[in-house]
Amino acid sequence: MNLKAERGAATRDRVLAIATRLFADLGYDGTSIETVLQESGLSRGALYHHYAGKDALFEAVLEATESAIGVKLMKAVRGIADPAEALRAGVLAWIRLAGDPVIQRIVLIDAPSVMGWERWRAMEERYSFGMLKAALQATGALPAAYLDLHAHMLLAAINESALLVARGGDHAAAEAAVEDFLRRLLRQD
Amino acid sequence: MNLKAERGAATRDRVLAIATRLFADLGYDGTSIETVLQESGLSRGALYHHYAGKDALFEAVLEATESAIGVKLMKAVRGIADPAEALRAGVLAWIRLAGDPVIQRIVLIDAPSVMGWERWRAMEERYSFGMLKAALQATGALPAAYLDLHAHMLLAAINESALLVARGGDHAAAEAAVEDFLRRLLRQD
DNA sequence: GAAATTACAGACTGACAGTCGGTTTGTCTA
DNA sequence: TAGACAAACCGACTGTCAGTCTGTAATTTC
Repeated sequence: MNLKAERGAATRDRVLAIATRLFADLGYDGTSIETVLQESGLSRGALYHHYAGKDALFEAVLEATESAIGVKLMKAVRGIADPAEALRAGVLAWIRLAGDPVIQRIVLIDAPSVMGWERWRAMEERYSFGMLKAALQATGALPAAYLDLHAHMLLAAINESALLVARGGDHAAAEAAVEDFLRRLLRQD
Repeated sequence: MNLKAERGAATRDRVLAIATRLFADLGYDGTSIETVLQESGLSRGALYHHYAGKDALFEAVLEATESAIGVKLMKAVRGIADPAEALRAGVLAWIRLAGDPVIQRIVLIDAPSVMGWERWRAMEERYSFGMLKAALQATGALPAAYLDLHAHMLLAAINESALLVARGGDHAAAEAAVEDFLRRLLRQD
């Protein structure tokens, strides 16, 4: 189990990279398996051997993308001791990342519709949402009863601003607005 | 031009009602034109005479749904003089409305993906988003520079909580959380 | 070296959205 | 009121696409 396993993994990676590009450019519906086949030079049988279907392929793409995002966010907040400051840095980093059309189209727009909201939510839990919730908790600015729901709402708000930015919105203004939003939410009265 | 026009309008309405139910139950992708045809007893030609395509049909369904939402929200805030109180009432009314699976699936989940985020945003502008922005402005609690972006973020946050509620979430807890979220955002420091 | 497993191949199927050349049925006008 | 016109409606047909099925070749395991 070496040469074969490696070849299989290489094929999966190749398909994944091509599918990621196509899903981001053309959307889930606009991307045909046919095109993936042509661009990868693979046969139908081979592709369906590695991925159970178009939705499974999309899910694999999403998983890989989320994972990459997680790594980048970790890097952005590493070494920041103050929880509130780390939260701020993480949020800004996420907005900047979400400028990437790949992330926009795949993670923010198509994923809930393609995978179903429930499964999308479950995956977010393991990545961006999980990180945000932990960061929010560390600041101690919110009562425990509201922590989970407020984390959800805040993430949705941040994602929305990320979508706005990349559609011709003013990048700097959006970042300032998000910072203000965050400040308002967490300040003590 | 009376009997004919009426018959045409009646047919469109019939198809719209059936399509609304199917899109809500099965999602955009899970709904086939074939099924709409069967349930309406219409022929392909007739349907394509009234609606240019599946996406046009979806858009018509969305438009009708948003319009109905707008009417209900207007009712909910009518007669409330205090802007902050009206905002609060409107937001709570929207969350309760968003418990409806029709609204969830069609307006919140499928629409951005099917219509494209840009056109979806443009439609929201004419309905729920437009109302929220006006209400926010009336409270005077936010600086003008942030009004638009904050309105976007707030609406996204509210929509998220609406989605959470209907997936087995605690209705009362979600409403309390949204109220707290709103209070935090608008309070003076 | 035989058996089992994995990677890959490609013809085929069924479902589906959308098209096109009709027919029917009201409406308007000369 | 006859006849032109247009809107409503019909259903066979087409092209595309996701997914299936029956293989074959290569590699690993026992």
